[in-house]
Amino acid sequence: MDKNLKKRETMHRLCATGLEVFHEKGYYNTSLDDILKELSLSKGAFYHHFKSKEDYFISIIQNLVVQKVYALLVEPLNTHENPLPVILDTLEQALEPGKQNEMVYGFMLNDFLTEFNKRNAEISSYLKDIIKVWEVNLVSVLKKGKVDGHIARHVDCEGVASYIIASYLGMRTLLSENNNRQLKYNYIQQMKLYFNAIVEKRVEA
Amino acid sequence: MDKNLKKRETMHRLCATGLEVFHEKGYYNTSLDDILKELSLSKGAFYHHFKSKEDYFISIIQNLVVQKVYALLVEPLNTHENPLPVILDTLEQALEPGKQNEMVYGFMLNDFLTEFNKRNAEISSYLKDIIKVWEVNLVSVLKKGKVDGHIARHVDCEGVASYIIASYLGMRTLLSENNNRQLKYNYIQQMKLYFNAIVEKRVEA
DNA sequence: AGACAAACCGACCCCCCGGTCGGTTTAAGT
DNA sequence: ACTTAAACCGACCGGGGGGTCGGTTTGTCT
Repeated sequence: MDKNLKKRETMHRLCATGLEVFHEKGYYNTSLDDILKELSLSKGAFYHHFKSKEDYFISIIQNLVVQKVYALLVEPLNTHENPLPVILDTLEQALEPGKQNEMVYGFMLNDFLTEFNKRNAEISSYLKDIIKVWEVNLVSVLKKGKVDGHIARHVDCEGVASYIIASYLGMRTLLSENNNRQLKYNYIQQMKLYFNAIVEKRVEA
Repeated sequence: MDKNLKKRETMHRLCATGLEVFHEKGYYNTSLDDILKELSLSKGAFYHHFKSKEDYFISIIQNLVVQKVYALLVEPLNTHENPLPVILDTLEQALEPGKQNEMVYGFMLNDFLTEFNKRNAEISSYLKDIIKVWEVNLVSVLKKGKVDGHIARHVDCEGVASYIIASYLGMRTLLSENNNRQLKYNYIQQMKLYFNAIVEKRVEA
């Protein structure tokens, strides 16, 4: 097989499995051997591709986590419809438990954020960046919604965006404790109530 | 000094400092020596009082964390007023950064929940119990609010309660990344908007 | 075919950390 | 004063995990 391809494939396998295991058991609670055993790879192979466990995890964040957050939570926002239902959809999608064995990558942000907070500043900052991107995109789509007459003019878009993020992260904590469809349904319902409080009312008057 | 008193004092010092350090650095990332050094105590002293690190942490939860959550988030709910502003107050209090060196115990639930989730079932269950107590009390006070005509009849109290908890936990993640008064203020404002959507409107009509 | 380097192997190092244990200090009871 | 046990000490053990390194295999280029 092509050497270059081989390298990329191995690195990709390492990252994909690493993300799964880190998310499952936590970064500090996962040893490299845990991951290596699962892939039948050796320490030597690992350190040939990555210079440290930390470097490895940063790769995972930048290659996989960023990508998944974009796909699940950012790109779907780019429509020209009323943003509120669209946001609701992305949240619902991102809280959906994985179909069969597929992982739910949107789920993991909260876990990693809390695990690295105050313990590894560098990794924390990469994670914060992801949240920031999400936030910025939420704000921009909310502001457009205001211009388009879907959202009331008095609404503080930054406030709404961080509130959405907070409720999502927190719901993720609750759901991972107790993966409960009822809980998720309730969350979406309450989110709808909240959104009702910020829509532009003049249309229906 | 009285032997019995000495024992209680040492155990209390261990628990108090342990809570601080565990919260600061995380349970798995804190060694017993970290705590012992801070108190100038020995391994022997520690294992005279606790049978393991896990047992120790459970003591901390049951003595200190439970107590603080009660004091901050549960007991203040027992008034006869409109529950919504009262809940808002407790949330605001619980998000308040510590005055001087005093710790903010309400802050730590989210961190511990995520750290132990799927990694230590026993400790997880103790933490979940605390959340459950909070939830039950929220539901009960919301239902009373319905009876007293402060909350609209169509409202799903369980849904509201878990939504409040989720948003609180998530906001805690965001705040610990970036302790920002503006963020906290925004959260309270959005919470008010949300509460407006569930109040009983007939009074003002 | 031979050379060369990338990919990989796995034994090993070393430190950290939870837990142990025999010994010492301290205080209460008689 | 003597005994007894609780409180405490700190050296030590053993396993785990991040990281190293000399060596082996595998693919590529000439």
